[in-house]
Amino acid sequence: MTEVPWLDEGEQQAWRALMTMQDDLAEFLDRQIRNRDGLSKADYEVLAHLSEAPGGRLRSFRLGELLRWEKSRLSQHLGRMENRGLVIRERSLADQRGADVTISRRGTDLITAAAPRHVADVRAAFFDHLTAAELQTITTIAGKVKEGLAKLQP
Amino acid sequence: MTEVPWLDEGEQQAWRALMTMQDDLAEFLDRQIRNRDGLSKADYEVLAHLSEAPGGRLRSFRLGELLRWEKSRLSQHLGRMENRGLVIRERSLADQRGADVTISRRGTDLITAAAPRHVADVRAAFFDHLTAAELQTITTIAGKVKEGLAKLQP
DNA sequence: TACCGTTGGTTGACGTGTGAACCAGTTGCG
DNA sequence: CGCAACTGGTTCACACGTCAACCAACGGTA
Repeated sequence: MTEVPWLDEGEQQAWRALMTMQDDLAEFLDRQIRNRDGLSKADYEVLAHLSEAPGGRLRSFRLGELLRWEKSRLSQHLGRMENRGLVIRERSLADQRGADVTISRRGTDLITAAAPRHVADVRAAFFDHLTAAELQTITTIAGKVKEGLAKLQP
Repeated sequence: MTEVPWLDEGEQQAWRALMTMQDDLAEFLDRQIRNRDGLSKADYEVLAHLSEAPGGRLRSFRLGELLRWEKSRLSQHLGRMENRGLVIRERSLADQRGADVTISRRGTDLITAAAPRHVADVRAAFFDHLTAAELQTITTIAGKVKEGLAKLQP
């Protein structure tokens, strides 16, 4: 470990800082949603996508694309959310293989209450600390990294 | 959802970019370690800390501090790692409550092989795309966000 | 010295994520 | 038309994370 070519001082510092920022941020936001709104981050994202879709309804595989989730994960999670009355699943009429997922009244109420509070948290935890230039830099970096990763995994 | 005060265009773009960069990066690095070295990210981090400690040995609670893990998580994970022969646990002589965790020969071999490849991945996926100024900005932002979070949760 | 609060760790129950196997419906092609 | 390949989903087994309850050892104070 100690004898391998490692990152230099500045790189190591930046990497650690980024990783812990990421952890802390995710943990804070998850906990807020969970404790205040009774939703996991996963629940929140499912409901957010559904509530933005026309009629609060999406084909299951389309939802999976938007969330970038494995299909088994989506299936398991929707099953749990259905049991809790947050969404309704029914076989699609257009394609008998598929399923339509619809947000329930209860799901709508929950996401409606949770969303503005979540946005406020994101502001308080992140954007309030950033200058416009820093914001721009973040976007630039993220774009480059994402592009690079796409090339690394063909 | 659509009628609540939301983030502005630039903020939304930055936030999405940061979140997906984070997801992609984590997923790429995890998958590399898992497929190539047969270790989860959690395994890797435990072994990395142990291998850097004198004698490859740490008190369990100290390891927990370094990893910032809940104690139950640490206990469960060390149990699994012990079953796989990666670490050895024994009651501490100094304090009969505590446990000493020692990296095994097998654990040492694995982390020794995995570490340089992981560093190379981090470079390829992240640092190779960044200027010195961007690196500096990252560190600055992460510091400010971390500080802000500390104030938000007293 | 005896007791009580604290500390270090383990356990059990449960929610969550992944990969592989599987299944039914659909599509393409001879 | 008939059948193989593909698609959309589910299920199973397992790894992982969190919380709450628990337990034994330690440490300070009456």
